[in-house]
Amino acid sequence: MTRPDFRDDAPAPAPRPGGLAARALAASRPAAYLDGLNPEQRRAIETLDGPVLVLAGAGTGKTRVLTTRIAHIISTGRAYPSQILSVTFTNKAAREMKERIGGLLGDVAEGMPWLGTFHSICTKLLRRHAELVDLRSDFTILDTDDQIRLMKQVIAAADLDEKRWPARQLAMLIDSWKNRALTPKKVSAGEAMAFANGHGAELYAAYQARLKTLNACDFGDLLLEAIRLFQENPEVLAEYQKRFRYILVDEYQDTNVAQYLWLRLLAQRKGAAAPVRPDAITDDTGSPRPNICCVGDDDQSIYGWRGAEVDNILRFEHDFPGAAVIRLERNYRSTGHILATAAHLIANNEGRLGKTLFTDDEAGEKVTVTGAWDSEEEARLINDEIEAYQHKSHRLNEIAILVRASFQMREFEDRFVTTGVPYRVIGGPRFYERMEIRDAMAYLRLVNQPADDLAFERIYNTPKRGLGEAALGTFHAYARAAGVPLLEAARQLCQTEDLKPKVRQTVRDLTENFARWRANLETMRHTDLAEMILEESGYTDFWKKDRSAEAAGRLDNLKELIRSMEEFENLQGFLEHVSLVMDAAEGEAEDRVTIMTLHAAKGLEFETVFLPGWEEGLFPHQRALDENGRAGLEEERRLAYVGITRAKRRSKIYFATNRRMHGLWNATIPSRFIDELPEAHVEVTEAPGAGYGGYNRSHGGSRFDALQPFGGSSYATPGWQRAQTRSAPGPEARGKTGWAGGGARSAQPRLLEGELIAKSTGTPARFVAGTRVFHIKFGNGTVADVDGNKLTVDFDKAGRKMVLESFVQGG
DNA sequence: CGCTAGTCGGTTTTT
DNA sequence: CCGACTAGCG
Repeated sequence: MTRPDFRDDAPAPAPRPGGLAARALAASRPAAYLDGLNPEQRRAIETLDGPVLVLAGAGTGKTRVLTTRIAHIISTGRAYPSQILSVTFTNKAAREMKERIGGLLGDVAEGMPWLGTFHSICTKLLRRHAELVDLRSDFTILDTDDQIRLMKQVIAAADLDEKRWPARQLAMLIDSWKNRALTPKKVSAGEAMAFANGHGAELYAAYQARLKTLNACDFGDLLLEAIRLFQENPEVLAEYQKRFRYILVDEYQDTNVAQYLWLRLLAQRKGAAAPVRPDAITDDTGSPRPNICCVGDDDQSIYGWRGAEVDNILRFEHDFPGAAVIRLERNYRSTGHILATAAHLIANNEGRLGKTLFTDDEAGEKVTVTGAWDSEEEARLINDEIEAYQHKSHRLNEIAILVRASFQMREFEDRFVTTGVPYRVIGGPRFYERMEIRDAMAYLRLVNQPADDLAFERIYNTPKRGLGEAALGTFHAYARAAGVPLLEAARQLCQTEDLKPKVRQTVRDLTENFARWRANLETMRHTDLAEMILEESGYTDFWKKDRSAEAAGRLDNLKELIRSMEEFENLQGFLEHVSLVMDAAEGEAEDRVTIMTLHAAKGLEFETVFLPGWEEGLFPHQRALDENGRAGLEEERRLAYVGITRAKRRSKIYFATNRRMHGLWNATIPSRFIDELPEAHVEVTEAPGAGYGGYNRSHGGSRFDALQPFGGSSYATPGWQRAQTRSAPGPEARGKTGWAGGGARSAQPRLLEGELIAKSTGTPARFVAGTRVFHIKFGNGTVADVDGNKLTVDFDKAGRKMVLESFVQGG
């Protein structure tokens, strides 16, 4: 959060980049780290000149390629560690890479100053050149909470109704603009309309101005300001273009527009790049082609909703002409049936670069599909299966339940609590996002940086000390008038008569506390100081007095916070770390089943993977379909692909016929993704439990007929249409129409499904302009316009509204 | 200013 | 059905 680190890229002491002789030697006797690589991996590592795109399918050794490539660059003397830019998305990935490079090369990896997340690398750049982007090098990095608080102020300052225009929404909007590298000026009028009747861009500009006054950046700014730094200061850009002889990017399919632009700036090589040092050994013949290597998998792009552009990876060859494209298709993780199933499923997506995973491993167990009567039975079946594995001495750490939405987790937790199966849930609020940790952090931030107004606002009345909106208003007014930060304003106000005596005393105590704590900053050990602050502020007492169930846990967390500070030399170091690395290492010591979302599971692997909740509406999620049409569906399908490919030996899919959602029970139908699985590699198992007699398995035809909860109908209704029908309100309507798929689907499922999917974003035949419709909330009306699944309807009572097609019934 | 009864909404998540 | 957030009172 604060002090810059200028010592980051001291040249690596060893090994000295090898001379020609050393390289010749390396060529004649391949280095040990190249042993055991397959030809494609080897090509991905040894193709060092020019742009390279490595399409690394699930389980094909992606991290190994990345880390070995770096080791190779270093040990062949092509670059010092400090001349390699290597970006990841998560701190976890960065950590893992550092460890593995260390394993390959020994302690040289210590000298990889430019291996990190996009955000941490941008932070480093900005701290160095802060003055060029109107910041001071000790600028603060805001978290989401601070962001919202600031946004609220901006909205209030613009005299807008906070109810009508929630700060959260503006924050999301600005975030999405920043993801696309849109500065306030570049936001189009149409986009700006999305908030406060066209004031969106103005508010955005006002927010940015506030950030500058606060000497602060939000996460999006780290990227954007770094881009601005480069664009406005070509000499700075040139310095880094020269420095970074090699660029590596992990998970390229997840990059957003801003990250792409940032990379492109750095990768530009205008004309011949002169050797950085006279003794540098390089193949660089003056070619302007950048040595950028992006590794990713378009089939695992599941973050479109937060700004990732699959297009970046699809367009790579166009962006970097002459790029080598290397496909890693040999899978080292899963057995044959699992891979074949995943491949068949993902083949339903269009617009992919195309890869087919294969393995030399055995076929193994087939992927299973199991139906349950309801979500409770689903949990019971999975629990029982896990207990059976437990008795066969399977390790619980090698078993995971991967859900689409976190509300599904609860059912499993409930079940495991009663049966005593140990489990762990990944996700939920992370350590540094917990309220008590954020509060404590705000105290520390304010001691470290008395001008941190957002930290002040967070804790001036936490714990409760009788200061409210009124007091804060006084602080603000004074601060603005005097041009001082809030804490200083509060201190000075104690000298005046502006505060009521009682309030004045409280404020005086508070400001004096901060002065005292700050005086101890240099002398005391930072952990002791932190303990003292939490004690003297009354914060720990506040939780000790709290009798609620979670109070004890919160106190534990505070202790843990102090403990984690020990690893840092001082408070500044700790705060900087926390603002960027929001995760805390978690213990994996005990043997437990893991429950997590599919998103969280990307990059992980387990022997056995349970995939519950494969039902239309839940997976694919209705909202993904409604809001993003076919693109949304394809992303859901990639998510399914990610899920199946997490398994080393067993992938087990489940669906329930009834699921409770927001309190009430809904009849559901199996996911279209189940229809898309290849028959030869999938085994449909019957629920051994009772209470699942709803399916008629007596007739021949598609095995999936047995999975249909309802009998035949006059027309074959494919998955997406069933989903549409399902959303129509009223169980009676459903009962009459029925959703049976019928055997037609299994004949040529993909083609059929493909056609119908294509139609799903087009105009549904159900409604045309002029049709009379009924909406459960707005009543009767006439369709005025149709746009995909969105209807503009003139309601008799409610007026003109945009509604989703699935929420109205034909009149 | 702080508590409590009502309303509203309810994928996915990193930095 | 549950939790997060707000209006309105003590």
